[in-house]
Amino acid sequence: MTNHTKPRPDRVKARQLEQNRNLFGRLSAASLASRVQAQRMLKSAGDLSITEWRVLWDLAEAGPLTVTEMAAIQRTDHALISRAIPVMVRKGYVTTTISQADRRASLIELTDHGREVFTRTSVVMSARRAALSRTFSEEEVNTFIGLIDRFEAFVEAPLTENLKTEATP
Amino acid sequence: MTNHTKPRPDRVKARQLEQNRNLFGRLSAASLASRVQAQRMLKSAGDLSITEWRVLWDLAEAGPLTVTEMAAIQRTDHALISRAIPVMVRKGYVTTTISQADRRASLIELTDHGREVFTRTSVVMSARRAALSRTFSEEEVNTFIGLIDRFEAFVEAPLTENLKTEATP
DNA sequence: AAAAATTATGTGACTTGTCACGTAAAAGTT
DNA sequence: AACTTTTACGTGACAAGTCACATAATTTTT
Repeated sequence: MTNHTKPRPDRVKARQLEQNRNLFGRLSAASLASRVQAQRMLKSAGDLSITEWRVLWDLAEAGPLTVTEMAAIQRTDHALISRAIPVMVRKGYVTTTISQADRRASLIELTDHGREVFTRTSVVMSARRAALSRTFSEEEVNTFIGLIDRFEAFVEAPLTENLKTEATP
Repeated sequence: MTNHTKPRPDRVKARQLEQNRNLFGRLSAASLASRVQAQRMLKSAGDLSITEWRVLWDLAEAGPLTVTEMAAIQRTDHALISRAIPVMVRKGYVTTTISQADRRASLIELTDHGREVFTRTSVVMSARRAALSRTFSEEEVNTFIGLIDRFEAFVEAPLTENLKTEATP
């Protein structure tokens, strides 16, 4: 069983080189590393979770908002936001009221305290975005976004559509 | 409080358009959608988790391997793999032995049954990769990987390095 | 040779996410 | 108007991930 055509280090290295070109794995790892960066930065500015930061940011930019609206803006699931809201209400960052326009909907709004927390935290988070802007040109961002759009279209297509040419060998 | 400069739908739409160009959010959403696609495909082929599939694939391609080697190949944390191994041993997919070369290390190896499960599952997973290859040219993949490399370098840089120009207004 | 530092792996606690479901409200259809 | 379908959100269960830590083994330093 220890009798292989390549010694271990070469097999492992070869496998790694191969996986370096696996877009699925690469995107996953990059995204998770990005999450860790965000968490560290949020930690350095206070104690907000990523979801809490996103809620504050959306409300500051476009509030008041419903859970569904924020989920759409953030491209996340409403369940995550629903879970964060009571915590943020207790911390005094936001208030929630029943929307008069649609009584199923909760309307979430920044408090003065929430606005302060947003302002303080946005120092480090906008610095993050500014630093990224110095890394990629406008054109490179456009290219990147375009590629991501197409990747997303691929992974979100119905299952059979992705395999359809398998039926045509 | 309902008195705003833009009506709600316009504010929400504007906020969404803005976030469409946020690389952090876009990568996260694309990666998570990719994960859902993988999970669905694995479900359609059997009942492997993503980590289990990755372990089988690595072992089939380059096994036997240690936990750390697989974590490096997959760009994931050893903890995830450590957790999956006992489950996979119980399911009969892999065996684990203490490495003679380093008695701290566990050497993980495919069983015949594991090889079968790999083979059956790889039908749908390689179809997935083939379908993605029809979506992006070789050159586009190179561009994509290059952009991801640079993004990863950015998010993995030490915190102060990313904010350094903040001290130079 | 002994001590100190580093490394491999397993484990627990926690975060971020998905999915399924339930309830109530709204929208659509008959 | 009554019925049916869809939608908003809250909640529970679970998956994939990170981090901290512990233990044992190995490597490096003294």
